[in-house]
Amino acid sequence: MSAAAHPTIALLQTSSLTMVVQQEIERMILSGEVAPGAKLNEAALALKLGVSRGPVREAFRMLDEAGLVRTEKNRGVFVRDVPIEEAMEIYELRAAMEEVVGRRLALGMTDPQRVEAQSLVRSMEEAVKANDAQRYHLLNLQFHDRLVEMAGNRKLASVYRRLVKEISLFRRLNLDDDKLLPKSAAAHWKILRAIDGGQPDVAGRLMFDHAMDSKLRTVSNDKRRRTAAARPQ
Amino acid sequence: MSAAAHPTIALLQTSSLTMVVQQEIERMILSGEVAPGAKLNEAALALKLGVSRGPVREAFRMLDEAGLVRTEKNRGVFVRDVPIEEAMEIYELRAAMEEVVGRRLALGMTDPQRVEAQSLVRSMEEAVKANDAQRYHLLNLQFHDRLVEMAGNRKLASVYRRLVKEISLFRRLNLDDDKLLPKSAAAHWKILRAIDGGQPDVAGRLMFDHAMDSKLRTVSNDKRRRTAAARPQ
DNA sequence: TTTTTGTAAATTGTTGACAATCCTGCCGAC
DNA sequence: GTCGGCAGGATTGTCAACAATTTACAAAAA
Repeated sequence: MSAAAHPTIALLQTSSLTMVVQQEIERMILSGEVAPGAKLNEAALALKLGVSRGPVREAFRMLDEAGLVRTEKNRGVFVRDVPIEEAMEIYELRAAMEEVVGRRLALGMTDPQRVEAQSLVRSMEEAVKANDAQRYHLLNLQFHDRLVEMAGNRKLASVYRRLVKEISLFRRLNLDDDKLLPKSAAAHWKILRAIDGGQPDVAGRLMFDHAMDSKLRTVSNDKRRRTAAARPQ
Repeated sequence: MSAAAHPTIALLQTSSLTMVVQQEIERMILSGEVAPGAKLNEAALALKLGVSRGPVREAFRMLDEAGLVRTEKNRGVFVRDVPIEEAMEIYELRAAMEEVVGRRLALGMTDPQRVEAQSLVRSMEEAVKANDAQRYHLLNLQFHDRLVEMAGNRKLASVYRRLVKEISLFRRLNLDDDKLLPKSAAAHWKILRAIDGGQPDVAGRLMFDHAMDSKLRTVSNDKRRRTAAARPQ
């Protein structure tokens, strides 16, 4: 009753309708298929997914607790639109967590981990050369996610991932102006060098600063966008 | 439609049966009324609370996402029994967060906040004098919770509170042997002094060390308990 | 005795229906 | 013309019943 007897059996054992619905709605939200602030209609979703309203409601409760949607009694659930103030808070918390990650990695990283991290940075350099912003963005997310995971604290990793998901709901983020490729390959190499050199404080500070950079980039993007919206022409 | 018009109205607006049920089950879990590992029966709970199974199931999904219960398909939901490895991870993550809190507070704490913190430490000293371990424990939780809140990052505070709730599900914690009063009043005063003195690094390190102390205490308690259980006499 | 197998009871998963609330558009009063 | 109220429809909150799965237990076989 333990090991994966058969893929189909394992699937049936773990996935209830609620779980599948939850994952599907989460995918829709994180992919931007439904925008922050948009209303999620229970009956419509149930119909679309071919289930009744019960599993949809249970999935809503999960997504609410995860911070991806917001529920208003008797009014419905809405994709959460993270305000700028909260986004800033998340950036700062994430930076603090990345600092911890840098410190811990500098105290001991295995060779395979080192190879993987370097390979990711190289892939990012290639994406920059190819001017592929989308690919760069995904690789960057993966790079940081892998580093966090390599730090060896699963609870830290799960909290970190939760924060990353939430921050992607900061509406003004994913629209168009992070299309410009930030050239942070240098920063990434510096971080890896500090980790390799066994310098916890340096690695931690570099990762903290690197994370705070993206906070600053986000806030200035937002400011620019606001002023642009203020005077249409 | 915004400010608290009337307490009763505000209550009716926010609380659906699901919310009330969720809070009640959470209370039962955190108070230890139901032990970690115990099974939560849908129908029985619904009957006890005077609702149908629907709201209970929705509350279960919330508590699952919050990490307070664990759901096994077709078998039911159980109060989560946090294993020692995960408890250690939570302690370390919490320590890192408290370090951040110490640093931020040292950069600027208001006078009322200072007064409140000092007053809490004094109350803890009184509880020690009165040999009131339960009261000391509550005050200690409150002291740290207030400091975290004073740091001014609400996301950090909410993550911190989530961790504190989870760690209370480490079964071997709340049984009997944290009855002995740790005399950490000195450490608390030192922390407040460093904060008052505007020494971010010192305050951060003190809070980190203080948090890691409770981790060490927990792990040694656990080890002692295990060996005691190994040979009954 | 031990193991296995089959059946009944208990429990969870899912659904559809009903009740309560909210939103929309219309109408009349001012 | 605007404001306030008043149906009617749409949507959410809650419930009870049905289906599927698991658990408990007893009988039969080894």
